[in-house]
Amino acid sequence: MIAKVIVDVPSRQTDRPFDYEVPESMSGWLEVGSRVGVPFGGRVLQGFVIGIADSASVDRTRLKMVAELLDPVPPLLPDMIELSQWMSEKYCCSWTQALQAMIPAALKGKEERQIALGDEDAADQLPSEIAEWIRGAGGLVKLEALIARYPEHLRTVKHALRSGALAQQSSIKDRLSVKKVLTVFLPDAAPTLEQALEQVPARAAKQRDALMMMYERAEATPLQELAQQSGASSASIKALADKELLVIREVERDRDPYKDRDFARTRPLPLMDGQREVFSRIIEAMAEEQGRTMLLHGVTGSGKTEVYLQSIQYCLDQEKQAIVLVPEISLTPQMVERFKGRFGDAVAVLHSRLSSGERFDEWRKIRSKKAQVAIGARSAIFAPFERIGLIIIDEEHESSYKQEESPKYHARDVAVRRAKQHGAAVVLGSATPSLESFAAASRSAAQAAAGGPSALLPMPERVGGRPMPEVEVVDMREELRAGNRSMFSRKLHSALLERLERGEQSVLLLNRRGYSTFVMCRSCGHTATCPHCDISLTFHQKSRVLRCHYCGHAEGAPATCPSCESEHIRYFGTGTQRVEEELAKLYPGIRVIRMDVDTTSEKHAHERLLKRFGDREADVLLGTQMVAKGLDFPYVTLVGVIAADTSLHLPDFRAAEKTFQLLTQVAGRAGRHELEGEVVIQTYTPEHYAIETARHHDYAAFVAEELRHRSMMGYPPYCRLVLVTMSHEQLPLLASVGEQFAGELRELARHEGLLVPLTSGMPRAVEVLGPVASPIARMKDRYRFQCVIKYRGSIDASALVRRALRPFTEGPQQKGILFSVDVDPQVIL
DNA sequence: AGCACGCCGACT
DNA sequence: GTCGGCGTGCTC
Repeated sequence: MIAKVIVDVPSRQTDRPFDYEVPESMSGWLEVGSRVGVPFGGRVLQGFVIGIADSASVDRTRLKMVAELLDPVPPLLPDMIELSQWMSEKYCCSWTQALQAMIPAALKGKEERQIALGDEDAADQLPSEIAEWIRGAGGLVKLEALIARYPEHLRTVKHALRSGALAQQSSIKDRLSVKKVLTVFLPDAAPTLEQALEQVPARAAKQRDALMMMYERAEATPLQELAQQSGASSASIKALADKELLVIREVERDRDPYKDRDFARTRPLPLMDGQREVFSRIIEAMAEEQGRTMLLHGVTGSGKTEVYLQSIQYCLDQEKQAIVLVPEISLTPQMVERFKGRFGDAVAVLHSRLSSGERFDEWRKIRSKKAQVAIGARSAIFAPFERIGLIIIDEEHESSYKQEESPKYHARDVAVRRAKQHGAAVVLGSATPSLESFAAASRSAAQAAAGGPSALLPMPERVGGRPMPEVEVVDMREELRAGNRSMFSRKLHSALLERLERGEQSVLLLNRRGYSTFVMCRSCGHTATCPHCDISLTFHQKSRVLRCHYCGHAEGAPATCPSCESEHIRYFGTGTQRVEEELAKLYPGIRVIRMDVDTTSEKHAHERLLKRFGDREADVLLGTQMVAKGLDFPYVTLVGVIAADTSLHLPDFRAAEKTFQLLTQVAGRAGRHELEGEVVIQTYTPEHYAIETARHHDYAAFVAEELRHRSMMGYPPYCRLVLVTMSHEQLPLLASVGEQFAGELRELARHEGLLVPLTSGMPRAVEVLGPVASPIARMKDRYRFQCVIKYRGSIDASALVRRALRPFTEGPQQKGILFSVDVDPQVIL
């Protein structure tokens, strides 16, 4: 039996299967999807079995044996192997990177080398202290430990390894520790309580208490818990174990982070007409099993979640599993509660704030079929279910569904692909769908006119018929003209005052995209920049340090300008800090909760702050984008946007879309309950269509206008993009390689008859832009150039890029040039 | 990615 | 003469 293995080396040269002989002892266990340890070029590496064959593709004598099988159950399912191959092709990443992205980080094994003394006489070659130390440690030590202890003998040790005086054996060790808990049991043949108590001294009251509690419970109890609840020390419980009245054993424990919480079970709510229509269409799609994708366009507060819940229930009734993706930031306890409340323990929650061990436990609940619903951020799309019936992507327009590191996948696209494999239905939900999804759904809606099913599911009404909140746009230029130089317009100011008087709450959003915390000399205009990157340094108030976001460079904040020695150096704190200060000045005694990267960096800080706001411990919730998402507080009746246009004029083709989405989302936070809501948007460009349409809650009008712009400029959804970034320390070399690469691309495209401007209206066309210097032209002392490839959707641009890269990544030429490929990038600037 | 193999300068 | 520099090239 031959195993085809992808080894864990993320280089292009090794990015293909290698054959290994499977030892007899593993043959019953090793499967496609197994994780193994294999000898590879003089060391042992982790690898994934992606196929099993009878014969090898190389000479049998060259084959090595699989060294170890790392898990009792394969962590990957066969469909995921196929999916990973598709990912590696589509996103131009190595196969092993794609595979690795699918399993919890805890399962990333690393080689651990152990050293033992070799044959007797050879050991004499070693310094005696080393030999003795190894013997003292039980004969087996870690190589790293040996070197750390005797760095002066590094050479001797290397020698000894070669000569055989030291023997080496490697194996793969996971980074994971399954948490073990000391647990107390009653013995198998337990005496009655009375009999047992006879054996406990009368004056050992604590022991008696603990023993009685155990008999009362009659079930295994963690030692800590028993000690705490009975008031006995762990020593007295151990004393009971010594008398064999109790048994203490180590037990693997699932670290269920939601274990101590009770989730009140909820029942399905009656659906409104609009909801029912959408629900039945989702069910149809599930029954069809064609892997259909639908766009659920529902205004904020239209009751999407209830539709999700009932669709999932239907899915479970069919004995299929469901995946729910939500943006990281909306995965709040509130959100989890709604799902746990309906489906209880069948829900596994995958959340980046969990420790890697906790994440692994939740993942195991899925793999072992204890959970049928997975809810989580981006990577939950890889939940190892065997029969997926439904994939829901909530807030599908969110850019956090795109992974920014390799593999640079988009969860939405992976979902569509995975759904095709399983015949599952995909529901993309949003109040402000991305233009890509909207265009795709409209295309199929056009087909629907010809009799097919439509992929566009509209839910234009709010639950309970509540009106959309009134939105007022304030022109800040007018304010300035009227002599108001504060960051609050008169309108927002009076609205805030009103809320304070009425004891209602307000949410203030500071659009921080395009805002930054930088340092500038007001005398000469000097800004502090990173010596290794072309980027401004960020000022950190707490530590009074200037730091680079990209390379981590840090320096002390100067008191005078390093350029002109003026003392008029100004530290621009985070925008939210400034707003907070201003609020305190204007409204003495106001209680503000500030939510930004500074205040939410701690674990669970985000949830804690929201809970405090929900408990009405503050009058104002002030924050960046994160306050726009999914919050639902009954006493919030005012939403204010301090500066709507900071994100509008970024040189990014999605700037208008992002702004519209943000304004619409945040406006939806007001007046979700009995109290009526009011929204105040401050801007310097009230006439801009993104603001104008957001004000009227008019998605259709926004899309029409935005599509016109995109079409004119040749941007998605009228084409797709690939961004290729190259970097090197030497600018001239980089520039020349950039030209060569772009030339190679154009050559390949021309050869296929594709090199046609997109504006020409040809259905199949490719356009290569650049190379030009990247927006951040230097990072970590490396210069950066980029090419943008625009192409029509029917073309396999990834394949084109991979072919164009070949001369640069294979063979001995131009080493040191790093290429990074981003397919469907979120920002190209 | 590592690690081995391999061909040239500064040390015991 | 050897140790070790890191330049190519392979890893089932």
